[in-house]
Amino acid sequence: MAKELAKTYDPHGLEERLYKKWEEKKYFHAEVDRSKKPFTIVMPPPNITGKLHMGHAFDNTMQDILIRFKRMQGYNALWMPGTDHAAISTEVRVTNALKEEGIDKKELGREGFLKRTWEWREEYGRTIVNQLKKMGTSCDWDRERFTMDEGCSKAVEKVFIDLYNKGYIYKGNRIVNWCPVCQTTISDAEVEYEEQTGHFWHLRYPIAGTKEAEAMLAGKKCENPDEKNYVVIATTRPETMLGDTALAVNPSDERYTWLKGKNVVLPLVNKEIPMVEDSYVDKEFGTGVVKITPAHDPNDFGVGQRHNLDVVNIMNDDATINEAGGKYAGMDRYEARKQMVADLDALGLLVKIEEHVHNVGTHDRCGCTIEPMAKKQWFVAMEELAKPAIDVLKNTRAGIEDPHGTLQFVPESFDKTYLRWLENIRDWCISRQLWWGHRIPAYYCDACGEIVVGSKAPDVCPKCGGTHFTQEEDTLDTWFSSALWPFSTLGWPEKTEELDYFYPTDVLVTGYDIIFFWVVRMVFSGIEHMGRSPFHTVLIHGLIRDSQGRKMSKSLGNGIDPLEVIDKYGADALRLTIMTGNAPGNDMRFYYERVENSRNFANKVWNASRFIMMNMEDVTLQKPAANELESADKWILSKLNNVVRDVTENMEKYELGIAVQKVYDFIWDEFCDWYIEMIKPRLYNTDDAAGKNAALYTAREVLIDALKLLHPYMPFVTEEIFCTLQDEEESIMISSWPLFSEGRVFSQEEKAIETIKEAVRGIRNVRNDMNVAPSRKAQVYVVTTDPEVEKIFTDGKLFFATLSFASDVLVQKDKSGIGDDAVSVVIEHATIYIPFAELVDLAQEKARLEKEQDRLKSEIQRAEGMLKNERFLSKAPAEKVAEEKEKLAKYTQMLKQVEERIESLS
RNA sequence: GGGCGCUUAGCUCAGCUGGGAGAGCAUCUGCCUUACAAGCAGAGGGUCAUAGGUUCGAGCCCUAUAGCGCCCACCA
Repeated sequence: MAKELAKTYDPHGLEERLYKKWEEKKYFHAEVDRSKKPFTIVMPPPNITGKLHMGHAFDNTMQDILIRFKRMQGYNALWMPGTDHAAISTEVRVTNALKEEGIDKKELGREGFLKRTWEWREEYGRTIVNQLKKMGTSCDWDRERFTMDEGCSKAVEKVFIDLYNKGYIYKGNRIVNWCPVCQTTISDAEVEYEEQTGHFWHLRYPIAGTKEAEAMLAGKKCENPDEKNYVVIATTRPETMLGDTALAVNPSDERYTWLKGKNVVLPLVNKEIPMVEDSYVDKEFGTGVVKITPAHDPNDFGVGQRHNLDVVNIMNDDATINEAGGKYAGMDRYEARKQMVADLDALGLLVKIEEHVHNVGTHDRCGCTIEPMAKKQWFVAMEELAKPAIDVLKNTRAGIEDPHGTLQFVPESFDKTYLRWLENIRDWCISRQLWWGHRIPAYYCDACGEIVVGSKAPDVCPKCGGTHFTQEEDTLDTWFSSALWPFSTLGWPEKTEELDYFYPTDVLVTGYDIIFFWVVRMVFSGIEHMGRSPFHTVLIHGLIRDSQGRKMSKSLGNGIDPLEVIDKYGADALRLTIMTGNAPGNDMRFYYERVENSRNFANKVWNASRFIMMNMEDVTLQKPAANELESADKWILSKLNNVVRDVTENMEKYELGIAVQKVYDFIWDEFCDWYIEMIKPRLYNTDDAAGKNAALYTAREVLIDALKLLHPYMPFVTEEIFCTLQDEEESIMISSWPLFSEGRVFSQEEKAIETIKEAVRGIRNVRNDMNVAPSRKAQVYVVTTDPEVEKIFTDGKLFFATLSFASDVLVQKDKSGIGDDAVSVVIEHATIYIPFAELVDLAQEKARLEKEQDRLKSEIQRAEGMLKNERFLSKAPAEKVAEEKEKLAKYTQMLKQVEERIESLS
């Protein structure tokens, strides 16, 4: 006696119950097992500050589908989960929480702050994990890691020390992106450029030694100034002139040859600065003269290095002007700008102000305008490290073996994004002025300032013999630790079994927005420290947008909470929705209507299964003998076989959306709408136990395989049905993936059923046209002289009758016994008659047939046209030509039947 | 300025290696047919952005154009 399914599909309760069971049974857990092939995915670690959003849902659904698929295929599948400490994000959040308690972070001190942050992490850092579980993710939670746990921290420390010893990490004074609000450096990747309309101030700098310069130095406006004694520059940021240490022109700019070797006097600061020549200057832009501020502009910094210019930093960390700014010291950068422009105007040095559109760098977290500043920071020299990461992808694409493994992006177009970034890479600023993070393992000798890098402070300074050291205050960029994630989570730097067995991992799944931040850095880190690319495939997905195509964002308030969707429709429905109707790498819009459709599909599967189970009550199924299977059974087995092959192929090519669409169509259209309807007469016939057995056995077998194909996408509903159907505790998630089987290829039966379907569709059509209620049955005559077709309809009589609303089906060789008051449907090699007597309007019937006649004629014309084309015959593949010939014969034959019928009506 | 992508039914989108255009939703018609009205059976609706080209054959490949979007970039 089989267990029963509830009448309506309801994901509530069911999903939680099954997830708990899976966890308890340790189905998610993978152990090293050399007898099996590993398949590994590392989860992009969500931030501990995070709350599940659609991006996570997308990301993790894809990973779960791949992992479940591979697990069922017999791989030792490991999905490595964990969380990221999210340096800035967490620090800001905890700082604000403290603020609300009236506590200042600085008063609390580093130790106190870190203690609070760990506590905070314990309390809130689990939210995201619990939410991920609601999605059905089959991660190995026993192996869950955190970027700041002991092992990961060790890996970070070792990598830092190794890279330093190899000369890749250095401390240098360079331009960094400074966030005045967060009061820390950020990397180039964290800067977002925003187009803003600003101003272009044209300013006069007087040449040294002229009366114009004298006047200015005296703080006066020059009387009758000579324009030739001024150099006019254009700038978008006048306040930075406080740090100007030169003016530059292009060496080939003849307009300014006469200035060569001269000095100008820097207004407001009143010091002489030189004119230099540098090809960086664009002659066409502005006035062709550029003020050079090495401390506050990356390009100017380069010019400064080439010409040995001083670097004058004019700002404090909060972007107020520092003491180098004289009377402007203490002012905010924008306030100073206003004041300075006014002062310049008073001195007669302001030529004009133009409107100017330019890109302004902002911090992607707080939105504040970034201040480029020269600062002493830690950097990773990227050029050498980037090379093998570029090669591994290029070699993979070229089919050349690479010592570091293989690497491909899916879809392929993201190769370019990856390569462009690596090929134009700049050194990576890794130090952050934060407390929450991995503290840099560098120590300064208190006596001489010597830097010693190591896991702990040395006993003696190698330079001066000093014995007191202070550790670097700065911490590392969050991505420095995430870059090591594929191997630090497997135990590196220890030589663990796991590392040996599961590394390199297989697929990395992530959004295209994270390629620069993370993927690039993992690849070069994996190659540098492990000698192998950390994965062979990067599967990229797009963004989920709202129904209007807008990015989901907090400020717009248009975000859709995946948890709400799950509450309402279930995780299965959400998962299916996310995976369909979207090409890889493309963004998708989110509609509740689509979730509803997914839920409806779950309900469909549910009810079809329920129907089969209802019929299984009080029956002991037995494997039917080959000759007990009807054509319908063989047809559905054959169809299933094809779907198994196609779906597996698609999934192996990461075409997850296409794969699930095929499963969906198979279950809904072929299995539910046709096959189940076809077997109903056998199921209800109590006189034919063998027939019922064959039908039910086949239905159950097909259903089970279909559920397996669907399981990676909709794990819960498939598990519930599978277990109920099997009446045992075994789980579908550890069952084996269906295989294509030669024994299930039945081409003849496929063709036979297609013939019957064509007839059924024709009959339904005329009945619909004539508005005949299904309850009104009629006799159906199949007239054919083709013995094969005769057999098809004789064999399938029982279900053909049901599907075509027939009171009786008569298969015969001629029209004897059929009156003219019948409607007719022409299919290949057969004409079907339904005598409806009083319902039939012969004129209407004739018109309908004439329409069909026209259609067939045009089909014939088309096929004939192709077959008359010499070049088609000689160049097209033989099978295409044969196909056209077949069609021509078919339509010609059908046309004949239609014309005979029209003739008989006249 | 460079790179990438998109333009297919009223709407949102699929269409994998070129071989007679699909789905969901919406619209219309008829059905409570003993698994499912979260359903069933049907119907209407498309010069696949435009212009050329390659090919026996193009939504798909090539070139150009237009519109939209995204990413990158130092034009002060």
